[in-house]
Amino acid sequence: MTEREPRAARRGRPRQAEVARLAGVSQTTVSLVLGGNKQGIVIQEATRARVLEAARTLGYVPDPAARRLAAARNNLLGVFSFTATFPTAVEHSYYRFLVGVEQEAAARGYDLVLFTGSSSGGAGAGAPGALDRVRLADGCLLLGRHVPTEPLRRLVADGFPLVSIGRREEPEGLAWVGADYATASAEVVGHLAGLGHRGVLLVREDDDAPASADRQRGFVEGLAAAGLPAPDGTVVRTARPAAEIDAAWVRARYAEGVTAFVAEETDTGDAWRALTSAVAGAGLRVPDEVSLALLGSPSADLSGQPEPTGFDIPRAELGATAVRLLTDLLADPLAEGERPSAGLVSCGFRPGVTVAPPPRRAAP
Amino acid sequence: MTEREPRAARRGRPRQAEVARLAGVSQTTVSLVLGGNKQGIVIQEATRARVLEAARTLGYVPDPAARRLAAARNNLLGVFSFTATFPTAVEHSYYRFLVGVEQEAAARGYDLVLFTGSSSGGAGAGAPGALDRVRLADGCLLLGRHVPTEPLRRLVADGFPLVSIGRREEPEGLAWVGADYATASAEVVGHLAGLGHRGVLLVREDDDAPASADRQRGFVEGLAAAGLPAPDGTVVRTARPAAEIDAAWVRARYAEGVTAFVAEETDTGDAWRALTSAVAGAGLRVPDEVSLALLGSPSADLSGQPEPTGFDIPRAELGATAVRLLTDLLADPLAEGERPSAGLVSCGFRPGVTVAPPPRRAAP
DNA sequence: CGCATCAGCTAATGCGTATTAGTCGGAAGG
DNA sequence: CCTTCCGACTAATACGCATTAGCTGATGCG
Repeated sequence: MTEREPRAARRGRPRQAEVARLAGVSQTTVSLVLGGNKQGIVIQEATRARVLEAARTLGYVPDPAARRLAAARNNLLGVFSFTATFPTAVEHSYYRFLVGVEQEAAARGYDLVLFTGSSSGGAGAGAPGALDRVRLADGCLLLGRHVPTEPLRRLVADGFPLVSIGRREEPEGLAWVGADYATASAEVVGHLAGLGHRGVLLVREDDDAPASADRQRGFVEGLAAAGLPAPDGTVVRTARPAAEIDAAWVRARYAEGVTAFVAEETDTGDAWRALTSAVAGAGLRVPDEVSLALLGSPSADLSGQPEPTGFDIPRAELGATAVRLLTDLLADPLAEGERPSAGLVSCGFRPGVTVAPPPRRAAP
Repeated sequence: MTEREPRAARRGRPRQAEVARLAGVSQTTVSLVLGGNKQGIVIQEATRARVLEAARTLGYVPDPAARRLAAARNNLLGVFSFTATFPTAVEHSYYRFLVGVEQEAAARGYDLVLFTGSSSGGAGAGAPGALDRVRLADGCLLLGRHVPTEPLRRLVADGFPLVSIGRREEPEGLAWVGADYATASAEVVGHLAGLGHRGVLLVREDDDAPASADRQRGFVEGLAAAGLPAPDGTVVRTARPAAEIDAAWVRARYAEGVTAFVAEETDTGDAWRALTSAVAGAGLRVPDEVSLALLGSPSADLSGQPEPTGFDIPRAELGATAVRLLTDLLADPLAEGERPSAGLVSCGFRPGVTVAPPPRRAAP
């Protein structure tokens, strides 16, 4: 046989040892120069320069796995999605987070590793241990609605730096960033009240997501803050908006003095859709006769319609915030038992064109 | 000081060694049972069971970093994009590639590392060595029209597995996958000719990307195949379509007997935009009086407009094909001097609504 | 002048796993 | 009865890097 090469025939990918040989120093010195050298060991400028030069010539890049194993940093941030990150369906919104994540990570000198949790086959799938791949990175962002709590709990318990994008209660001790739906919703209500609306109503779907609950809470608080009444029926919760929110219903509410309808944004956008068509069906003009507001961003298929008043979820900013939180965690890991911080990012008010002062008319 | 623990305070996380101790076997045996055991070494069923049991009790989870270090491969595919920011926004045409890339990579058990010309560990875009960071992955996909050849040449020379998405001539020996623009363009011309058009013209931007060249070649070949003349001026190449392609120009061409205008799709979409507005400005109706075709997919901001006739670039499929090519390369590296393979993926014809038979009128 | 000090390196290890050479007791074969 | 072979493991080592002990020659100091 031939001269046995160092296993996988040195396919490019130079090692520190090769850099060392070229620079005429030891591997240790190379590590010292190129790595952190936290120990503050003194290296002569000339030597240092030679090493850097050699590294450049060879195009040396540290092996993340080796670095990681040697208990050091990778400069890699993981992004684990429980569904495909680049969804085929464009309406799916995860990619919006990613733009913020990407920018912020780049700005901080981190590269991103995409771990795809879902989909078929390979290392993916719900295969046990799928989530554990993220240990290759220094820390990881979590993206997606449905998350297997158990494996997560393990990572959290081990003190692996994790930040969830989107509020998450479940694994105790998990850091997260989320949009401040409550404040934003209250703000929308405040805006309506400021214009003179006295009868304001919320239509929400039958869904227990924290995001929905937060919106409702904000809505109610907004009413209270504006000194508006919140009689029974102020929050309408329905599983089938299309069926229950119709022209007759709108007319009835209008007759009772309701001049503004607020809908929550959901995956489907059904609440808003039902509301707009019901109002149109009732022959009421928007915003001259009734005002409409949407607690969230309109879904993509509504792009032709007049822009709803409401708020926008700053997804990119959320992504960026998550990266900041994560890198902070990396720089300064939690002490034993310390509660992780969480971040609420505020949503921007979107003026839109579906809200105006209420019509003047006889008091009901 | 306290009893010095094995460095990073045994954060729970059991090792194979601990499993081994509990099961009363060696670490090797544990690795054999829990790992792949590709070598087909025989282990007694009883032993195997004991190991599995021990692993379960301790909650053993393999360390991916160690695993990858030992296997001399990271299961990471890089995606390097030569754009300012990583094309994570759907609006960006590259996004479509990513959906295919992600799917195929996941299916093959690879994770993705995202590199941007500008990220790269803070090294900055054109910074020498920015591209070297991709060496951290097992292989890398290249995305973008204009690519700095020099740094690439290095990687290619080192035998680092690379696949370009989009045809690329430049660094000799670079593998690529590309859309078959030539055939698709010829097909569009054939379609026009079949409807009776005799005067057909191509508007392209002033750009030397292979993608542009391929389209022009296909266009010219299409004319030849249909037996149509290709006098001087049949291919209009302009750096400023908006300025040079105007109503007067269109009228003049129309007077000369041109009944169909073909534009190439580019990053900017300028050629097509200029063409449509010039035709509109000339008062010519599409497709009754003139036919328009677009060699590519309309950019997202044109989604309101009537659908252009032309062809679609199967971006997701291209991405997937690129991943396949790359993983093949990984499994079976090129021998010294061997030419890499390349793959052409065919584009689908898109009927659209901007093409019709030419109007009947007196011969010019 | 002898010895501690220090600057500037290098040799040796460890991280957790996969792989490659064994090792060892017994069954088969001559 | 002595090899050979085989089944079932284990010891040793490599992977690439960071870190921790040195180690060496020059300088300082009393």
